[in-house]
Amino acid sequence: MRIGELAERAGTTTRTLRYYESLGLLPARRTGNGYRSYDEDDLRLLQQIRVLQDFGFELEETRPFVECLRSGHPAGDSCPASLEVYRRKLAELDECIGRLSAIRERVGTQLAQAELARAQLEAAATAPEGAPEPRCELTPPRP
Amino acid sequence: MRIGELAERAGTTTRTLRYYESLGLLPARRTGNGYRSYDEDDLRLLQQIRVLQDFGFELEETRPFVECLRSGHPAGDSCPASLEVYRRKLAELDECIGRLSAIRERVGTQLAQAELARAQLEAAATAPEGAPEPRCELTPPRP
DNA sequence: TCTGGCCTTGACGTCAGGGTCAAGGTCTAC
DNA sequence: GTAGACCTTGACCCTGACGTCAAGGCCAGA
Repeated sequence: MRIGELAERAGTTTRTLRYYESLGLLPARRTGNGYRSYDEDDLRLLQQIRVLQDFGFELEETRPFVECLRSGHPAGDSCPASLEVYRRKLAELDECIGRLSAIRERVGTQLAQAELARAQLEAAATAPEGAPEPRCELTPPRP
Repeated sequence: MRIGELAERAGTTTRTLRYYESLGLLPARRTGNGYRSYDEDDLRLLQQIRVLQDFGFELEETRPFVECLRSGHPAGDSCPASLEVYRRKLAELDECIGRLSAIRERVGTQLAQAELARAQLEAAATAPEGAPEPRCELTPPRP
């Protein structure tokens, strides 16, 4: 199969496949006229890459899985190197989730405080004599 | 104060300050010789930017806070536009955390299954006659 | 033969947030 | 008067994962 068909079947683009080849991740055989030629195994490699990409793996991190499949293993994660990547990724994910959660807390707190402060300001401004609401003087968008 | 001093006091670099100025985020006055000139208010603006950056805000997202401070408000988050950014960021964070958590689950499951499969493979390979461990034939790193 | 669709390589653009030089102007201290 | 520290602009470089041309080759159908 040629590059266009593989791209379509894998739900990606020809540009992406050429990019993967430039990284040595998914090399292609060539037909007589120079066209890239792929088979069903290549489709499986590509699907492995895309699944891991969906997990947020970087392309370089998918390499052990691809090599594993290419060396004849039934699954990309049958090899120790792949398991190692899984473990590293789990640790990364945990750290990332932890960091984001901490930030979420802080932003939430900031928002609550700022909302409270605004409510108090408005109350103070409305109470005396129906004074005009304290407005935020943002610079108007330039045309 | 000049750009070098402001950069040092804010714990950033002169390049960064010039970059912010190029975005219109932190414009500078100029002295007679063309040097940028900053005051304590600029330092506060800059600190506001850095705090939000630490929260993972993009520079464009810090703009409402900076404008708010510049328009004379005591805090960068006193203005509705800033609160809106807070809320949007909270939603983004929640979505991101949710997505990462889901992926974490799936990767964890994959790892567990793959480890189990490997253990079974090794057991099967060791049992018969102490056969050589099934090795993953990764291509050796090229020099 | 022509048209249209696929393919090729190569090169440049994108996004954020700057890093790093280069070439030169300015200011202060000695 | 000169060294050295500071400043200026402009320009190119980096990361990741491609998108988007440009210019041309190959092939099938009418």
